[in-house]
Amino acid sequence: MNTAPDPAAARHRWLTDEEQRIWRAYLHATTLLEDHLDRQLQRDAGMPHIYYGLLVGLAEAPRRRLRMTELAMKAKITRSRLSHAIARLEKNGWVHREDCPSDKRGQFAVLTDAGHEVLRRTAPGHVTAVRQALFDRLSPEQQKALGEIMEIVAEGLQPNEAGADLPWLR
Amino acid sequence: MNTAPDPAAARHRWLTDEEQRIWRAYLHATTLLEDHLDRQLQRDAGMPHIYYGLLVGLAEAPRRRLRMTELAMKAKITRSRLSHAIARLEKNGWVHREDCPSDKRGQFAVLTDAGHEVLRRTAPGHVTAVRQALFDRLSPEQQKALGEIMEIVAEGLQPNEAGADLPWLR
DNA sequence: CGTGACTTGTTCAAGTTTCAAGGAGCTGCC
DNA sequence: GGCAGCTCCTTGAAACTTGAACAAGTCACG
Repeated sequence: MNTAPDPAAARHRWLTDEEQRIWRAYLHATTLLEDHLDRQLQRDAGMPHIYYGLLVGLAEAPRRRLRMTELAMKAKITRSRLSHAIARLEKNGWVHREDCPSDKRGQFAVLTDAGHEVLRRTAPGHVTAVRQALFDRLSPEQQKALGEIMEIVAEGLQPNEAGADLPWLR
Repeated sequence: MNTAPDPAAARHRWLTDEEQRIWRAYLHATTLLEDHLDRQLQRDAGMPHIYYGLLVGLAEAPRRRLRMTELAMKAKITRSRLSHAIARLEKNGWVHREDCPSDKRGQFAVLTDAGHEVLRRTAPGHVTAVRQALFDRLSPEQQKALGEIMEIVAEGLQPNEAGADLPWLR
């Protein structure tokens, strides 16, 4: 179950007003930004943000291909979700699957030329959107701080961390 | 393949390596955190994070009720999405709808006692999860910086901002 | 009053994500 | 070899989200 009787920690310490303010700002900003980028990419590239990220992941990989599990890990999504997503991208002609010769269970997702072309065409607009929403509004110090903070948070939730769950292994 | 001070590409300035690192850390951390909290609440409270946020929104409102549009704005979601969500929460018995006497088009979403009870029971665990994932890992300075950064970003995407889109008015 | 523009909330259909289950291949061990 | 236990990926159904379209109510203004 959940938080079993654990005498050690101050289990039920509430958030202070200040913490609450920060937490709400976080939720507020992240949902707005995600919505914003999702809409931007849906409009300009015909796919949600996460799908775009998959194409980027493939574009960066050697020979523009990655095993399904690797891509899932890179994108931090479950393999199930990836399976559906690649099916859709395949239908769009932006990705195709290829059998792995060395492991017959394995599949490669491979970025097609059409997929690469979509990226080439839409990446500038996307970068601009990110820049306008985020980097253009923050001082260099704030950018640096943001990077550090996010690295800490990510590290703490890293799946190989003790007690963390393993979304893509389920 | 990114930081080319290419005059032709100057129109859409690429992200520098450092910016890219920050941006990836951001994406990485926010998706992990969202997944983590979604899973925590699904497990302990039987609903996704956003639905939980709706109950919290109602609990904070006078008389534990809010007009649909107000609640949608508060939660930063479309009215359509809210309509579905409230239908589900109503099925759970945690919310019920009430007609607005002064505007016959209007509906109030009202938190029921059962809904309040769910919050009472699950809030501590949720707060703990947020604390462990976020606040416990950041220095006071980092917390402060995070709050400021997120406020700036949110403000920039605020729907009443010029040129921004209005998700909940669509 | 009455008419047109707008608001409120819902609904429908299409798309996406999750969860549980399962087929198939790999691996180690007897 | 044979078999248990694992990994890789997919599937199908249910839950959730989206965007467009809609009925009903309100409002401003002639």
